[in-house]
Amino acid sequence: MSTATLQDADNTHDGGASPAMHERVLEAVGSAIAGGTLAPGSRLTLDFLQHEYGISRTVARDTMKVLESMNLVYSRRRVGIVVQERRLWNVFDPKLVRWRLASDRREIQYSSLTELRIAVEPIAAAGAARRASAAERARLVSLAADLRRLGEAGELGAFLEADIEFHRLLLASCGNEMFMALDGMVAEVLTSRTRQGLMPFKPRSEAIQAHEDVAAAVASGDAITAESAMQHILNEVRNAMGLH
Amino acid sequence: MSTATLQDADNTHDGGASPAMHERVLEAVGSAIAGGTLAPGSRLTLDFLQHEYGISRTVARDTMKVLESMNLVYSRRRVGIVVQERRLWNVFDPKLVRWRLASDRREIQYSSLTELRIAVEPIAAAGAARRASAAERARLVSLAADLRRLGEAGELGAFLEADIEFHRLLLASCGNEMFMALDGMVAEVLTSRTRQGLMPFKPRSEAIQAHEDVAAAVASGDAITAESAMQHILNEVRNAMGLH
DNA sequence: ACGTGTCACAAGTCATACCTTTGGATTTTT
DNA sequence: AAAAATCCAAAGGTATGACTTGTGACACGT
Repeated sequence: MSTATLQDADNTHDGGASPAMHERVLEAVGSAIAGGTLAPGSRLTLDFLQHEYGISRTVARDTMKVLESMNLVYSRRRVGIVVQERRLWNVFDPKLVRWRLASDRREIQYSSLTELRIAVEPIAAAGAARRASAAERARLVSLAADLRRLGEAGELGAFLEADIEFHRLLLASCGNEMFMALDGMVAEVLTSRTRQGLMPFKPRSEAIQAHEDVAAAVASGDAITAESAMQHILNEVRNAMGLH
Repeated sequence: MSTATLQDADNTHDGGASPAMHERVLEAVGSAIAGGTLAPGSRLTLDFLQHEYGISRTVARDTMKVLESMNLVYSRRRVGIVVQERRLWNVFDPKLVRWRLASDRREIQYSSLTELRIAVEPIAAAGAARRASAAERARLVSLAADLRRLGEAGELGAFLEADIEFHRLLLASCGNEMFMALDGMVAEVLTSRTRQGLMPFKPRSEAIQAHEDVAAAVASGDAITAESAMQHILNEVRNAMGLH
């Protein structure tokens, strides 16, 4: 009835279509905040969102509830929805990380993530040496061998893929749920290092050796060696960041 | 009119009151999932939530949207709202961490957090040595002195407080937003170690010395020393966890 | 200037209606 | 009997409109 008519008039009726209107709005507003277009202190209203994106109050609320749960905004009666100061954001939320990596301030996010990698991966290697399954240990050794082969053959694309899987598997097998949750972010950093040539990446034989050392130490359950070999891998990264 | 009557009948009308009905439901369902009462694969429906908690569809949806954004659940048409497998949870979301620490499975969460501390704090110390402000450096030195005084006087309560502030300040001044975001969790771990006597905690003079070493190294901008002194502090923790 | 009160604004909640998708049962076909 | 097509009802997704509640901001009186 009248409802349908209004919908047809307002929107393309189909409106959100498959990619869920709700998600499009979330992406738009979330990226705007993460990228700084909507600075902390900026104010929105549900009404504004409804008109801006042609959505209903329900969807506008859903979206804001998600942003609120990430601490990107808070909402107050009579005031509206206010962008939080950056300090309070849930910077570990994968959505937020993604938005920030897609923004023009991606460098800050990359260096935070890289430093996090430097911190976590050695301990993850030690954990894997203690707690990985037999299959995981074997797979790590096999991946290290792949890395040498691909690295020496200069197949950078395949090398990167194997490298990502190596680090991902390490995090997955270390037995710490929080470390495991970082796998996507580590993969992102590795990919961008290669893709953006941000850190010109030519597999050095020393790095390849270190990967083999990590794999061997994990395979033999030697946590101490696994940890220091992983630190050795990351020293390269530290140097590139100017942290050494 | 009729609406009001129904509200009055249904609920205490006041219903949600100050602590926001919405938040109560979020806490209830969130804790149930985090604590395992609602196992992965369990199914809910909006309708069930409405009746269970005497809330409207809007509030039920808001709640689920938040849980969905934490990846604790996903929702599918015709099926309902399904609890996700644990592997996919956003385990860095402070709300989830809180719920898990409040559940009877808190031990897993504590050991994950402790391992995270072990990984992050040395790098944070190095970062602070490079990037802390003059005020922060001075405050760290002063806190280390407090720690010695309080530790030697046996004032464990005040010691814990100063210890928390020491570690919190270190994370805050290291210049890495992601590390900063961990401050609440580190504080939680430190508190519980003392409170629960989980790790009988009597400030050993060696630990006190190490705190002073960290502060001094940060103050003088010596990142290498700051990092290894912090590792020294955490070795005690590693031993207690059986990781050495 | 300084409390005090009023008011309008915007979020919070609710009830309802309609749509869209889809898992599973039913039927048809091979 | 097995596989494919069809249909149906269940459940989330979205839209609306009404009402409640908290609260800045402005006006007012002292």
